[in-house]
Amino acid sequence: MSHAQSFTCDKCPVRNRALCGSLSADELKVLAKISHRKHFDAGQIILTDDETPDYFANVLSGVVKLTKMLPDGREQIVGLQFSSDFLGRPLKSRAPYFAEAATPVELCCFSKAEFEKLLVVTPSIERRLFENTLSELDAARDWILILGQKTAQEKVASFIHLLARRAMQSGCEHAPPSGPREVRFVLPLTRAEIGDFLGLTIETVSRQMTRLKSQGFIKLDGLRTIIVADMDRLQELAEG
Amino acid sequence: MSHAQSFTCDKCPVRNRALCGSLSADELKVLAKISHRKHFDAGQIILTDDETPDYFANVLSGVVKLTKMLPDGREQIVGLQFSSDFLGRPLKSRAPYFAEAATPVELCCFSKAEFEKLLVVTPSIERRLFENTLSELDAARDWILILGQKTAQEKVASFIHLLARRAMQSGCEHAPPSGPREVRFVLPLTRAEIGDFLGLTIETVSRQMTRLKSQGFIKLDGLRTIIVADMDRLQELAEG
DNA sequence: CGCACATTTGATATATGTCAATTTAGGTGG
DNA sequence: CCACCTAAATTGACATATATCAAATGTGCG
Repeated sequence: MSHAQSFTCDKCPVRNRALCGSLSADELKVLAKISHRKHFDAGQIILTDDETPDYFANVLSGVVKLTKMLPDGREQIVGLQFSSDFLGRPLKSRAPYFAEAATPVELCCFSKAEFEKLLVVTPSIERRLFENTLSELDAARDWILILGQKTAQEKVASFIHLLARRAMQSGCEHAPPSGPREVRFVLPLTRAEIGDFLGLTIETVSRQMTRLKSQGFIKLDGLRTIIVADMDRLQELAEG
Repeated sequence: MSHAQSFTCDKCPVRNRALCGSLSADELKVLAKISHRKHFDAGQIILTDDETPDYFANVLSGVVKLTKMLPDGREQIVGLQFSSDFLGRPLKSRAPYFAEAATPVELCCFSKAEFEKLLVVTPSIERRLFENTLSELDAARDWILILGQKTAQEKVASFIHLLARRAMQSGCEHAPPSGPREVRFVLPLTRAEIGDFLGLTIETVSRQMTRLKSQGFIKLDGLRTIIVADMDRLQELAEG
């Protein structure tokens, strides 16, 4: 059984990009032994801000949104975790936010206690987690700039650009480094969630999408699939 | 001379709160040997986003603002570093923002190369830096909530509450844990900078300050000194 | 095929931004 | 020590981007 698990790691879809990537074969075996998969449907709460989770996890597939709420119900998304991202907080017991599945989500979970044992003997994991955290901090600061200074159109353009960039990386690893090609991806969030992410209302998000479409920055295929014609042009728009 | 430096650490104003606090006497001696002080006047740039700094630092006194700019000049403060906070990024070469002295600033600097040597043999420092970074990430996410969802009045109230809380901690360590007492502190930022922090204009910040004053949430002594009568009441206002 | 829900579109309201004029504060030199 | 001078802050009148409220349309699922 433990062999089967280990085998699973070998063909894990996020093996290279996730923090397991910095583990030796032996360490991986330990981790595989304490790991198990968990599924969440879209909309399910993965963890709340008032309970201490007993596991950490890697996102295998799907998108997890981290949210905060004000007493009167206003909600803000403060982070998005995609496949290969790490979920949970080492060194701290509980997180000051909710984690909710924005799409169907598949997690690779390992018990907190066991993982912390592994941390002690494997500094490279802690190092990797530290690097992750620094990147998240950078991303958070980019969003602070977006929320504080950008117009609605720039916000929506920034958001689409972000997802398109992500889609490019994880989609076409073996694609030829060709010139400006179309980038096509499926929005993991509803308009309402995009609004919660950008500090805008549903209606404003919708209007800005329409505007981006009519200005030729994007095309839509159904409600959720977006095609970006020219990433550079979109980026220029997004950055004022 | 190195003895003098070591002696300086003993009476360092931020000794307990800064990351040096987790060092042994021996380790401290090493750090003291490679550290030196540096002064910046208000408004001086401490480091830019296009140069790799050759030192890390602790803030001894004053306030450092971390800022980002859009091509057309719009500016956003993405972080504030107060006394005892760490300045610089381990593991990454350059920061994606500017650091600027918001007030006169006194730094305790240590060369990057030497510090990284120390890191290798002293895991507790890296651990401490990691914890710092997690706290900064939490703070950044709180700001994302503020910027995305709060009204101008709530934003200004949140900002004042933040600074008042900070003033309480660092000011009255030996104060009796009395009931609701006035909190008095000096604003380290101009109205323009507060605007850059909150994603508001100078005028809106000013109007909201006036409003908070007339509603009895705060009193002003001169332009920069603020007295908060009731922290709890202010917090309620700040949190919607 | 039809239903429920998400999204778009429209009309209007409002919070915050913009532009302009005073007022105030606090440092400097007489 | 006082009066001036400059920069910061306040205040006012008006403009506008985005929110709000309401209806109509579209989409994808059962």
